[in-house]
Amino acid sequence: MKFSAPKRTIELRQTNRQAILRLLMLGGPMSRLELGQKTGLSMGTITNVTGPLLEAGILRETGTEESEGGRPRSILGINPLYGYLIGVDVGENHIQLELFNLSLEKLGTVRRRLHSQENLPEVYITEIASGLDELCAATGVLQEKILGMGIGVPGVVEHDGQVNVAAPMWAWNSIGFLAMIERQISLPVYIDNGAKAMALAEFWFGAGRGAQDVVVALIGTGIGAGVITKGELYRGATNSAGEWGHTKIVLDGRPCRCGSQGCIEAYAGAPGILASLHELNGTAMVDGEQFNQITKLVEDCRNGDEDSRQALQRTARYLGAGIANLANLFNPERVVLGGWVGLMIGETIMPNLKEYVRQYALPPSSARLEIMLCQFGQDAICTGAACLVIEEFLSANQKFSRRVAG
Amino acid sequence: MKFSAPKRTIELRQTNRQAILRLLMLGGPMSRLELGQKTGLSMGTITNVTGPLLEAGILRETGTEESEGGRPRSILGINPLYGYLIGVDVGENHIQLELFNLSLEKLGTVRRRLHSQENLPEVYITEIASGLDELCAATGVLQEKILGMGIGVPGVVEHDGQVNVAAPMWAWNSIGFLAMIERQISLPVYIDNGAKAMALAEFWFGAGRGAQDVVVALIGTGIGAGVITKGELYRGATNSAGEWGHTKIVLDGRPCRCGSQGCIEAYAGAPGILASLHELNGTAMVDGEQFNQITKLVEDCRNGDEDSRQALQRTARYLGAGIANLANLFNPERVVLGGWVGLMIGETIMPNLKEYVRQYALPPSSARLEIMLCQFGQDAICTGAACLVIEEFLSANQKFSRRVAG
DNA sequence: AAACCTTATTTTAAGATATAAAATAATCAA
DNA sequence: TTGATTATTTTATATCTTAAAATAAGGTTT
Repeated sequence: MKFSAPKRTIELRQTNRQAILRLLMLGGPMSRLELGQKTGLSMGTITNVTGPLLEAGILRETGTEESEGGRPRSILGINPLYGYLIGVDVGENHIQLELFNLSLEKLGTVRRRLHSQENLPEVYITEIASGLDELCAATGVLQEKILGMGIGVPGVVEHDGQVNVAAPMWAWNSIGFLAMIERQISLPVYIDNGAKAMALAEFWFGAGRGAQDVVVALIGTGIGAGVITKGELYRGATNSAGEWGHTKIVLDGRPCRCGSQGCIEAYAGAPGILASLHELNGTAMVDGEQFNQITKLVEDCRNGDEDSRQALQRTARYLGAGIANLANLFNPERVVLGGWVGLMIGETIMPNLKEYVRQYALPPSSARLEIMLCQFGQDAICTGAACLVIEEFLSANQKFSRRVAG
Repeated sequence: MKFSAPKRTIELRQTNRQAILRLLMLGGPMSRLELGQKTGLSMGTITNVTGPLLEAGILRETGTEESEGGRPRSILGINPLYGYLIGVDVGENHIQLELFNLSLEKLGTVRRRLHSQENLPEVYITEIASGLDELCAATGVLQEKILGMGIGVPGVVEHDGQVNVAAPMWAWNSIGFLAMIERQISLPVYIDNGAKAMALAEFWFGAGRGAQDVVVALIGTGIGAGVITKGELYRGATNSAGEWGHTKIVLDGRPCRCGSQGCIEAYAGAPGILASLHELNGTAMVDGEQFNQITKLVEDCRNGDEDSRQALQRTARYLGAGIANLANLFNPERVVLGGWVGLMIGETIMPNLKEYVRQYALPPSSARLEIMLCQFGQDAICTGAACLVIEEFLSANQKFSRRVAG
């Protein structure tokens, strides 16, 4: 999406082509007339831009629409069959691949559990490669038709000359993951932090739709955030912006697995929530499936268990403070709560959460702030990863044969 | 600076004119050749763009430069006499006005103390209006030659339909300050938060120069921040982004004057620092001149007083945690420390501060992070306020007579 | 001093783009 | 079939940028 301001006439065409493609991608099929109104471009320009895109097969006419009495409007839309996208969600103990068409319809899924022993990059890469083959075989989509693969990883993806991945819990320390995977897979690969990918998905097609400034909070075992400003992902200097999980909300507070203390992750991540519960009921922490434990916690709360209720209320308070900090600093118009923990506890804690955010954030930042749950569930990161490919597709300046009039 | 991507050919010229003016404003006078190299534009375009600007008197030729053997290069620069700028710093108990020429050279200053009783907007507006007259009289600059007045205020300036100012300590609650002052002063007025103004000054002409992603931390009685990304001020949805002062670093910690608890302002603002000192030496807080008390604290520390040393060390730790949070979330390449407290304690705490930031921030965000002191002292906010006017001046699409060749 | 060399800047000519207005296309209704 | 109406394309024109040619402004050589 990066695109320096056009200076030459030829760059105008690229800008306008992007605007039109983006509009059709996000706003669905529409007539040339509507494209003209929404982009502010003249009808002649719409014709000139869409013509070559139709010829190239990127757009297609999907039908017609009643006009106000005269010639009916023909409807243009992205051609879903022009190409396909792969989105990969690399999690702490699973990987998931999904295949989408250009309309971002999901055509297939492969999900595999991995164990924390297998945290070598090579293992992930092998699994991704074989998952890709499986996905193509199952759906009959040829690899040549795939425009690219996006990968969301649970770590910091540094853009710093080359692309490095830092994932402390795997002891990945600035690993050239992108370079490694490009040796195995003959597809354009784009890689980014999972929260950023998810933010993209929610912003384009989910709960963030229509807004321009959105923060997507990812609450799982770990915690992260993706920030969208002026309709674009906020990356910062080296793409490590939005690392909310290890910001301190209680200096000298609970120890965090990062080695520091008082991080929001230590309070509102899955282990943190369970820690709050065990503080309350006096029992010892149990190892094992966080997923089941959190599920049980929410269920117990619904059934009226006081300790569970309080554990969730505390979580709402910690999260409220953390989100208030985000609201003060980023001033979004909307905060979207996601991640598997977010999905699980979201509905239950939402009233409390909103109240705490109002209490902790400054009025100008919280007055109009909407807080809502994410719309993509398990697929959020895969979908977002596919969006990384779409971004590239939209901003790529493919060569188009010039339309010859007459 | 807001400028939607050019769509029509005529907008190309505006974009390129802006690029050239900005380059000359920030990078100083240079030859047409250099302008062409730095903007990537052809020499013909440089001629076409600069011609009308020279005719209009916005640019001027300031001399020549040795070429590499042939015709010498003539040097173009902003004409400082084309117009003047007023920057106003509205503080908690003073106002300061400065007059600049277009090269941002300071031509005059007026500073007045106000008392907290006089916190009605009308009082400020009257003082600003009379200060403006005084400044013009003292320097002999005609009001017609003033391009505009920028004002930095210690509160949230909401852009939400109209421009409102919220300054809790004055019980200003979304006051239409801009509309009020425009009735008194016949000059274009631009108003923004003081920290944002200061960030602009440091970014353009001070310690942030050359960087693209900078956070400027303003430490005074209160605390604020201005965030620059991709070379532009980060404003968020309603211009209240960067409200760092009341983000929580110690949930349930010290009470803050905002009514909440644990805000960084309660630890690292002037009263917070003094509170740390009194916690240490067991004496009671004294009302009165914070400025003198902080001065004494720093002096005592230099003279080896242990309580003072520890108070500053604690301050460095709180500030370090707060800046680490900013680094994790915004991932700037540089953090600039300013404000009167920042200036006063900055040098002393810097080594400690850097260490704490490294300790609390994630390595990808802190590894390349530079922390430095601001370069504008007392004048930072006035200078930044004047920059608000420059931004408007640069992006305004003045009509220029078309250059007629031959 | 005139001729020549070199580099900077301006002018010219060509190519690309956008828009407004005119022309054409596609539908419905009489 | 003819009109009426609205959508889309084509045409004509105005801008803009650039590359290349021309000119300007110095120094150096003869």
